Amino acid sequence: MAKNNSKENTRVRIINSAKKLFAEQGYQKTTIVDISKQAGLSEAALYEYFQGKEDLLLTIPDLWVSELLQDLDEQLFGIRGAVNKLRKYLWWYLRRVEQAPLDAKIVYLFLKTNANFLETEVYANVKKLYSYLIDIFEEGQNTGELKSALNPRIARDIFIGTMDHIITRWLLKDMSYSLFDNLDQTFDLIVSAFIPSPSSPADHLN
Amino acid sequence: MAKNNSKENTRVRIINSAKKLFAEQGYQKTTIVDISKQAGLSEAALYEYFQGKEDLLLTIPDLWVSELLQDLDEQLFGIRGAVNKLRKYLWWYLRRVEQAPLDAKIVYLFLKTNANFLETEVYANVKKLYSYLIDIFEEGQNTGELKSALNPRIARDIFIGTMDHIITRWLLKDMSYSLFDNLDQTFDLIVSAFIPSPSSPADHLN
DNA sequence: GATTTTTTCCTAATGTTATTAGGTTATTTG
DNA sequence: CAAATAACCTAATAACATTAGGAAAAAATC
Repeated sequence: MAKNNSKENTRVRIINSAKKLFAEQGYQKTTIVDISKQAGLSEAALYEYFQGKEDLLLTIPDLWVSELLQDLDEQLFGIRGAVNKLRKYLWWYLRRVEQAPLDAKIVYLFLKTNANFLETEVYANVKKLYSYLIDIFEEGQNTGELKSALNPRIARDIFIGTMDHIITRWLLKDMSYSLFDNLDQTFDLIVSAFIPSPSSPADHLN
Repeated sequence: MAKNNSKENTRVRIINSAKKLFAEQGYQKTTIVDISKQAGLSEAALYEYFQGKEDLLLTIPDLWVSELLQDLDEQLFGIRGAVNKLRKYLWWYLRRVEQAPLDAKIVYLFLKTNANFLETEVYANVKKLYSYLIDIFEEGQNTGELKSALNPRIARDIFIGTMDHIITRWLLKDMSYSLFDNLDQTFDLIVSAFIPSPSSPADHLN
C-alpha cells in the first residue's frame, strides 16, 4: 500500500506538472525537461511512468472525463422534466469546466488536434457524455414537453455545438470573464427551438 | 514580372506541400525535410520564403480566409430576407469548407491550438466573417422577420457553434460523409428559435 | 558581351529536445 | 543480512528545426 501510494503520488505529481505547463505554454513549447523539473525528478525517471510526451498528453484528461461521466448520473437524479434536465446539464458542465480549466483547455484545445484522439478513452467518454442528451430529448418527446418532430441528434448538435463554442471562446480568451454571462438567455433561446410552438399545443398527439 | 512570378510559384509550391502534409499527418509529425522534399528544394531554401515551421502554419490559411471574406458580400448580394440570408450563409460556408478541406482542417484543428492564433490575420478575418451574422440578425429584427427580443450575439453563438460543431466532426471523421446530410432539418430547427412564435405575430410592434 | 550585383539555392554545421542505455541508490522481501 | 526489485540518475543517442557560409544561376549595369 505504501509502495503503491508513493508510485501513484509521483505519477500524479507528473500529471499535474504537465497539465499546468501544457495549459500555460501549450503542448509544443513545453519540454520534457520542464515537466520533469517541475515534478522534481529526472527526464529518464519520467519515462518510467509514461511512454513519452504524447502518451502524457493523452493520459491527462482521462481521469477528469471519467469523473465527469460518473458525476452526471448523480447530478440529473431526481430532476423532473426534459427542459429542467437540459438546464441542469448545461449549468453543471460549465461549472465543471470552470473548476478544472486546465483539463478543459487540454481537452478542447490540444486533444482534438491529435491524430490519435479518436482512439482515446477520453473520446469514448466524451461521446457518452454527449449521448446522454439524446435520452433527455427522447424523454421530452414522449411526455410532450418537446416537439414530437424533433430529431434528437440534431438537437444534440445544436446544444453541444453552442456549449462547446462558448467554452472554446472562454478558454481562448484566457478565462477572463464569467462563463455564465448571458447563459440564461442563451439557454432559453435554444430551448425555444425544442419546445412545441404555442399554436399547436397538441403536438405530441400527432 | 517573370522574376516575381517564379518566386511566387515557389512560395505557392511550398504552401501547397505543407498544407497537404499538415492535413494528412498533423502539424507535429510533419517535418521541414518532408515539406521541402515535397516542394522540391532543400530545407535551407525553404527558410528564404518562411521564417520557420510555425510561420508556415500561420500563413497557410491566410489566403483562403481572406478570399472567403471577399466572396461573402457577393454571395449575399440580392438575397431578400434575414432567413434566406442565413440559409445562404450556411450553405455557402459549408460548400467552401467542402471544396477546401485541407485549409479547413488547418484552421479548425491546428490553428486554434496555437498560442499566437489570436494575433493572426486569419483570426481577425474569421471574426469579420462571423460578425456578418450580427448584421443579418439586426436586419431581421427591424423587418419583424425575427424575434424583437433576440440578442444578436447569442443568436450568432448558436448559429456558429452548431456550424463549427458539424464541420469539426466532419473533419475528425476524415470527411467520410456529406456535410449536407440533414442540413435542412438542422437549419429549420435553429431558425425556429429565431422567428417569432406564431401566437404573437405582432412581435415586432412591441 | 563582360562584369558586377542580386537572387536562389545548396551542403554542412549547430543547437534544442525527445528518447534510450546502462548503472547507482534506495527499498522491500526472504 | 543478502538478494531481489523499484525508483531514480548521469550520460549517451537520435531526430529535428534552424543557421552559416558560400556556390550556381539570373538579372542588372557598364
